[in-house]
Amino acid sequence: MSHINITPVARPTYHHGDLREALLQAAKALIGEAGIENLSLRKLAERAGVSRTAPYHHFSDKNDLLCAIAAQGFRRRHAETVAMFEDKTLTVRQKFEQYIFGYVRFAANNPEQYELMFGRSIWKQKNSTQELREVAYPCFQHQVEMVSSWQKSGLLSGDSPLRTSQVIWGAVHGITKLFIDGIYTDAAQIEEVSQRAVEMFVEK
Amino acid sequence: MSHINITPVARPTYHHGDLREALLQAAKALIGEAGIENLSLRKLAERAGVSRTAPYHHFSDKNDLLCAIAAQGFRRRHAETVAMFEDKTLTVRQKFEQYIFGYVRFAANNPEQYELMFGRSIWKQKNSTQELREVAYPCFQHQVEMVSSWQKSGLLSGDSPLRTSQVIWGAVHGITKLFIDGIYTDAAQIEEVSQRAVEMFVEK
DNA sequence: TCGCAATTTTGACACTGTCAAGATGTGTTG
DNA sequence: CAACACATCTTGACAGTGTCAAAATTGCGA
Repeated sequence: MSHINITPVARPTYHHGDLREALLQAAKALIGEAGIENLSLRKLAERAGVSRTAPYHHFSDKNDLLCAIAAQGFRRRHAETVAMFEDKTLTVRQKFEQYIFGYVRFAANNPEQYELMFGRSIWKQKNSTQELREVAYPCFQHQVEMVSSWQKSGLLSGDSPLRTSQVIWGAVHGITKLFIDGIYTDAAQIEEVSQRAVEMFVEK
Repeated sequence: MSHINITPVARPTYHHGDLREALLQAAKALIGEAGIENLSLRKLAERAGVSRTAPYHHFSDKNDLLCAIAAQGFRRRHAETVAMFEDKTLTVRQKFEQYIFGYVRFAANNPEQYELMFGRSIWKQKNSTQELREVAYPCFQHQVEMVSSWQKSGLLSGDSPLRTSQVIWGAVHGITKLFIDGIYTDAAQIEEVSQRAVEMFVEK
């Protein structure tokens, strides 16, 4: 008997049950449809079938909501990466390729969430929640560790894992953003550019 | 009897003279102080000492204003790059280094204008003005030409100038954005990362 | 059953972009 | 010089936004 309506979801009880999670899901759907800049808390509340200010009892403000979405993204991406890196059936070089392609693909499939995770909307204004920082930092750290291991195995050059990692991360981040932000207009090229990036970084 | 106020600049005549240019300057100042997302046309109008809707006689809407600022950035950057590339006192490798360092420095010195030029705010929503596209395209094109010449001279590997250029541009764009968007928090490292990028791309 | 705390709602405020209509200058033509 | 056309600027208005304060509603434990 519950949730039969279409646009605003019908809510049988006064208390929602798990409004927080419902808001997160609805928010992800809305930014997927119209982008972050077109997400309004009021439309979001309406979509969840709840009044304008209800979300404020689950998120201190709009920024808090956006940080929670970003945090979900970091958890998902981090799990993906760790699983790939520990896969014993892959060669060292395959892992590096998988890292590059997986990174770009993750961003291309979730462009709005990616913008929240690594974009100016949250970090530039120093608006990051503590929860977000705690889940993001291991993700950053893991990238340096992977690069360090690739250097030890001779796949990558140099001896400074941090600097090298910053360049490689910068490259995948930049390629990704130029595509998802609409500067590179032909999205079909993204795989070819990723391939070229692998070639240019790997030691011959 | 007319507009003797302080904060808004006093304007002796009813007609401003060159309100369009004054608005562009004031807008650049405002986004430099508080960021693009905190620029409002009303504050801008007040700063220029003019009523809320006056800007609409010089820009069709807010997006049009932002595109004009971005266009100025492209003209400035393009002139810089061309001058550097034609400088006969520089070696090939020095030119490549100057390109990387110049790019990153330009962005670091004008982060908000850079965001307008290459960020999602304008391009993602397909909001670019025709003027903007006309001034941006040669800028993109010139980067490919430079990479092509560096490949011919043996400084860079590979035979596809477009793909190689996309990777290199991606790298500088990504490094730049990770810094100016506040993910890399230690801005002092930006030169070291740029240096490492040069090393990793140049053929030994 | 009562009361308290969590949850949700209604009302309000300041701020935003932008449209329509009117006011005010400036330059041009008779 | 007068009158008109036009560019420019202003005032008024509207819908939409984030968020606070105060009131209402509900569920749970004593």
